[in-house]
Amino acid sequence: MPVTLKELADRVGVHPSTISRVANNDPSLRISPATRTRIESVLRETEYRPNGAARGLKLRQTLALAVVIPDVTNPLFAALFRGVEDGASPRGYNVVLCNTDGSPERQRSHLSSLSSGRVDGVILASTFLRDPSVRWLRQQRIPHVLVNRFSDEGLDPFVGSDDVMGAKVATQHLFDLGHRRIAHLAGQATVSTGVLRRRGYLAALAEAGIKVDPDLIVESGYVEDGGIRATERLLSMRDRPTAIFAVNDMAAAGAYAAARRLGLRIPQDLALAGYNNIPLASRLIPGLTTVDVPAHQFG
Amino acid sequence: MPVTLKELADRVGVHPSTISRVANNDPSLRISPATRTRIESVLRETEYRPNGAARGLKLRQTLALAVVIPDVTNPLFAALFRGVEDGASPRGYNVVLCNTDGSPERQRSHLSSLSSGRVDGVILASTFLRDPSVRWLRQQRIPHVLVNRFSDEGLDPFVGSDDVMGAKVATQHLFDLGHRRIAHLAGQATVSTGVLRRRGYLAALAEAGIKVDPDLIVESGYVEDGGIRATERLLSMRDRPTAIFAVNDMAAAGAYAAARRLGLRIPQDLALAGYNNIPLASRLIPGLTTVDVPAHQFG
DNA sequence: TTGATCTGGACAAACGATTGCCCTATGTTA
DNA sequence: TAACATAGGGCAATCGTTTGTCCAGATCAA
Repeated sequence: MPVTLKELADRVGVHPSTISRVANNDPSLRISPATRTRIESVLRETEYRPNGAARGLKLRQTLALAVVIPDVTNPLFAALFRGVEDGASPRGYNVVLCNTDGSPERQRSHLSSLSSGRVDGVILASTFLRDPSVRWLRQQRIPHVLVNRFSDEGLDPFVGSDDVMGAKVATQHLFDLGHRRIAHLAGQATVSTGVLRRRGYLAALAEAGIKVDPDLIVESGYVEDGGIRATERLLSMRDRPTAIFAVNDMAAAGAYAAARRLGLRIPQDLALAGYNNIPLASRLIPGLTTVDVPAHQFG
Repeated sequence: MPVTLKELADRVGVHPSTISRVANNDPSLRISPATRTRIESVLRETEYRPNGAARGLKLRQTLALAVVIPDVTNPLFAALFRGVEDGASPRGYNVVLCNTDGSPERQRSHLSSLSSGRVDGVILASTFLRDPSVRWLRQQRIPHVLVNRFSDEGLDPFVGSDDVMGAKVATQHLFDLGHRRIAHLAGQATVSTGVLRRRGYLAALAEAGIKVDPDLIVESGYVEDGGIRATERLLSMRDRPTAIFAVNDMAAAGAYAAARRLGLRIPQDLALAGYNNIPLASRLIPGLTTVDVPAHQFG
């Protein structure tokens, strides 16, 4: 049980409010140097910290932020979180981390548990296109910023990369390497990055004058497992692709695993490009590298 | 601005306390079915959530936990965090994540910021041997449990693996593969896993009748970078080792990178063993796999 | 000597939710 | 019909901080 203002006040022989003012360095406080010194020393001695709940109640701010992501286990999001925390900690903020596993359900439940004024703001990276949760955030007037993926374009603060451009460059890179049958491990059509990166992929093909083969676009989602399954399908075709552009590095890693399992060499037999430049990628592939720049924009 | 009890009370025409009792399902409340129904419907309609700060103030519990780790970016700790969150969320707890980067300084500062009753308990995985922070937690009577690493043996609840045994088995494995010059990328002597795994390594050598060569034990710490540097040193020796047991998988990954850079093949030219079985490991090595069992023990 | 001004703090009202205790109408029983 | 019980909620204190306002004594000018 930490010390309270009142206890300190009794100890020093002044009113709690006086202690509070000294602790908060209230400029409107006129106080004798002697008293101030005594209070300060007791403050240090007891390592007084104002009770967070009481402070939050009075000040209506919790000094806490929430980061909502699909999964910390994905290095991209781990890095994103680090960025946020590195920005928040020095400012005295704590960061609550919530994993949704891509489930709107879990996202809902996290947000609702956060909504009781438990955090001052939410950083959301797990959103869908036209996501009710995001509407709800707006409507509750809970400060929020979308990262990486957005929901209803333009309606919320958003930070992320240019997915169309990134995907286009990646695909072009494969083209420049001489590939003509380039497949795409796609993200869900309900997620902005999925739609946008697919668009980039298509744009690159169009620009290169390659006719799109719908069979070469397989939805893998953003996880390794999906990448494996999708790649297995692609590689079992008669006219298999020679290169794959994956919607993200996790899917690319899956592609890598699936290809290896079939005895293919990377990149000789199958070229791979990913997205996000997570550390793992450097061990695998000439993977496209788009580093997200999250972190230090919110303060 | 979320609704408050008082607002609801005005709306329904009863006293705030009555709303509170209905919301909390207070069994001591006797109320007419009609009133109860009205209250419940307003409760649902407004999606009322009791203010966390006020509730925390009165009830002295925040429904929040903190997890303090060196770095989420390390898959081991990311997994550990997931374990905690998966256990905590369903019980209505939020989890605050703090990264220390192995700095006692940052750890101190995180803990102190958490100490103002911001969390109900702390899960600490970044501790040192005889860590002042841990003493402080004890002394402040803040509920805590140490994970993976411990501090003062036996004084705190601890969950982790048998590091000595794990390291011994890993080293023996290398021995069984025919290796006789087995090096060790060691953790700091200030960290329990460092000391214990080194002890396991030594025990395995002793049992195998191999004389210890102090030059083969190099401190790498727990990060890839340290692993790289340490391995470079090992491999530049005249009588270089043929196998390396690394204190964790990150260091092992560093060893892998360093060895590849020198044109060595793994495991033909250099055998590697790591510790923790992070996903990355499966791509690299016959790495020892000790999965931590954190997560679901704290509730 | 009398106001007027300062000094150095004290007071008390919030902030929302929780909870032990109390109060007022109706029945009920003797 | 008086004493009592029960149903249905209301009251108010409390948690620990913050802050606008107020006040008593000392000092100072006139």
